[in-house]
Order: sequence, then C-alpha cells, then structure tokens
Amino acid sequence: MTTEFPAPAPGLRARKKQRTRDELLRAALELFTSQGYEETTVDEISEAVQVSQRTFFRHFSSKEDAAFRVQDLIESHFVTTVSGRPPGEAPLEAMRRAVLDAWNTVGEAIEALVPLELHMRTYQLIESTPSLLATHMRRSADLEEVLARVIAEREGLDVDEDPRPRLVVAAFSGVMRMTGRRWGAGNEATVESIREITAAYLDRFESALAADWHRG
Amino acid sequence: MTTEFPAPAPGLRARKKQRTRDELLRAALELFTSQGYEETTVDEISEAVQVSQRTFFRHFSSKEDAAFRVQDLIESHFVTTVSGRPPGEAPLEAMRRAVLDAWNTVGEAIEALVPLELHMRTYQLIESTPSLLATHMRRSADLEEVLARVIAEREGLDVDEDPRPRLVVAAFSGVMRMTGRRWGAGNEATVESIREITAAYLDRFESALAADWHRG
DNA sequence: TGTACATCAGTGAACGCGCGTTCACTGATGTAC
DNA sequence: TGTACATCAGTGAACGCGCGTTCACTGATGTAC
Repeated sequence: MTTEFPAPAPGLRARKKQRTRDELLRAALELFTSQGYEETTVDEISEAVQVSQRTFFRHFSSKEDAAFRVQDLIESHFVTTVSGRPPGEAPLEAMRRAVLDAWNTVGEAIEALVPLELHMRTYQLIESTPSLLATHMRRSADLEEVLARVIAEREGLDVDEDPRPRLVVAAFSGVMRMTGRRWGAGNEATVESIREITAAYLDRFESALAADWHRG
Repeated sequence: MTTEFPAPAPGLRARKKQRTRDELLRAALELFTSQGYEETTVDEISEAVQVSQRTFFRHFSSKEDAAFRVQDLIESHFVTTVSGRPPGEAPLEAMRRAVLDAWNTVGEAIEALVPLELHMRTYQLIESTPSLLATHMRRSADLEEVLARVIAEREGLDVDEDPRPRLVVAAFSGVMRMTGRRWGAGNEATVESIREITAAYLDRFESALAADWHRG
C-alpha cells in the first residue's frame, strides 16, 4: 500500500476510464454467467458496452482476467485478514478464523465492483467451467505460497528451512478448495451458504485426520 | 478391468497403430521438454514422426492429452494401490503408505510408455508451465473425488453423508500437490528425490497441524 | 491357397474460430504559462 | 481567462496464429468362404 492521504481526487478522465472498466467487468460477468464463459466472445462483451474490442484489452489483459478480477480482491482481503490475526493463535486456528471472518466482511468490498449476487454466480461458473476451474486452482497454488510466507513470519520461521508453514497451508487450502467445490455443486449461490459449508467442514477437519473413525 | 486371459494377441494392424501412438507420444514429450510446451505445435510433433497432423488427433484428443497420457497411468496406479491397502489401516495411513509404495512400483509401468527419465522431465515441465499446471490441478481435483469414494468404501461410509472422506483426501492431496511443487522447483528430476520429499513432508504433516509449534 | 469384400489407420488439403496484437489515428481532458 | 501543447483513453481495421475439425480418399490388413 503506497496510497497517500488524502487520496488524490481522480480527474474527469480517470473517472471516465474507471467507468468504462466497471461497465466492461459487469457486462463480462453478466454474459459469462448467463450464456457460459466459452460461449462468450470478447467482441460480444465490448459490443455490450459500445466500445471497441481494443478497449477491452486495454483494461483486461485477457478474457480470463475479467473472470478473476473479483477473486483478486477477495484473495488479497483474505491474506490481509490472516496477517491481522493475533500472534497467539496457532496457524491452523488463525486461518480458520480468518476465512470465516473474511466471508463476513468481504461482501462490502465486492459490491464496490459488482453486485454481490453476480459475483456469487460467477464463482459458481468458475467451479463448473473446466478451463476456469483449472486456472482457479493454479491461482490458489500461488496464494498458498503467499500464505505460507505469512504464517512463517507470524511464527518467526524461514519458509525454506521449516516445512511446516507450507504443510499446514497446503492442508488448509486443500480443505478450502473442497468446500468451494461442494458449494459450487449445490445450488445455493449465497455467501451465507458458503460460509456455512466452510464452518461445517473446518469443524470436522481434525476429526477426519484422526486414526480411528469408528470410535468417539 | 474386463481383459480376458489369455489376452487376444493384437494383429499386425493393431501393433502398427500402437507403434504410431508410442512414437507420437515420445516425440511430443521430447519436443515439449526440450523447447517448451507452448512453443511446440502439433504440426511439429506429427512431422517428427512423419505422419499427418490428422493422425495425431486420431490418437490424442488434444495437445494436452499427450502431455498427460503418462499421468493417467500413474494416477490409476495410485488409486489401485490405495484400494489394495489392508482395511485395518486408518485412511491417512493407507494413503501415506500407498503413495510411497506407488512411487516404488510405478516406474516399470511408465517405462512401457516412455523412458522414465523423459517422464520425470515432463512432470517438471508440467509444474513449471502455467497452463499445464492449471490442468494438472484440475485433474487432481477429479482424482480427489475418486479417492474420497475409495476411502469412504473402505470405511463403509457414504461420501455424501459423512464429510470426513472428502476432508482427509483434500488435506492429503493438498500436501501431495505441495510436494510435487517443491520437487518441481528443485532440479533433481528423479523418482528417488520425489519419493524422498514426499516421505519427509508426510512425516512432518501431523506435527504441522499441531496447535503449538514451539513446544516439543 | 485363393478370391472377394470389409475394416480401418492414415492422408492431405482446406477451413472456422476467437484470442490477443499491431498500427497509425482522433479527440477529449489536463497542464503550463 | 485564454492560448499552446502534452497526455492518454478510445478507435477501427487488419492481421497472425495454432488448435481442432471436416471431407472424400487410399491402401494395407483382416476375414469369410
């Protein structure tokens, strides 16, 4: 964050630019979710906003970039939340609380970009479109590396010396991806339902790793 | 497996077909690993085997299909190995032993398709090529679903009723993907080294989930 | 063993497609004086 | 307040590219009798 206070008021030109970007993003997500990602061409998106295809690529480096713009926001929100957990918490506990917390607070930030409901439908689309799911998972691998470093720092460890930060993050992320997938397989496209599934899965996580499932 | 004994001896035509397929696969992997996946066109692969592009697509549904052909084999080998673990073992333990076991025995099966060393280089390529890594991870999500069902069956559970099979598989797979990534980041492209990393990470897995890292 | 027919791997050339890039440009907005 | 110049979002048209598909075909291999 190198932002200054007070933030420089954006001029008319900058606001126009932002408006075009917002309109493109929204049109893209509307088209993706209503007719499918592969079925939507960049030309269609541009046309919906009355702008040239060239302009689309000025704002988004690729068609996928548009599909993941909101995810970018959510992921950095989550990382920030984890960083902010009190240092006394164990790594797993800190991540658990951070993810539940993040789902409570991220809605507002999303709304600044697109309607929350549109994003939730987009997330479902990502989970059900092979090429988007693939990219989503690769991105989550990148996120894991960031998280591992955050956890290592909290614990005062070197991420390349001690495997535990990466390990706990890998296991946690595995469970998070699973909740995303299970949520996407259902048809309750709401923040509440994904938060619910997340909480339920995290509650049973430790017991799932126990040696004996048929006792206790 | 619906194969019959004795397996029907393939005729000359079938053997020729198989040979073309083998040559295409090998040429593809050689080209991918030596000059990069994106940098290799299907035309180049076909040309290397003196065959028309049309013939390539008769054997492989896509360029990616060729890149993952050996992975298909390895994954089904692993699933089989998990299925074969004694029912007394706890889920996590069964998967842990299966994966280490699988790395010991899968080499021979791979050699039937391509030289082992070529496959290991291909695996490193997958880990370091964004589009291939993305597909690799999506595939591993599919594998997780299969594994969860295997584990559920071992324990006599319904995978849609009890979240634990999917949870333990998600955590385990998360760790496996992490080992693959760490292995790919190094430069020891051997089965021994990946088996070593896998063993080391699995050994520290439970301690990484512990509440307090700074005691014991 | 020979003949007639069926199968099917491989041919070769052409094509559709949409992503992302390139180019020289226009005109509104911003800034310096 | 006005003039001159700089910036930069957006234009529009054209293109390169390689994947994967389509077509009607050839000729070797397999099979029936």
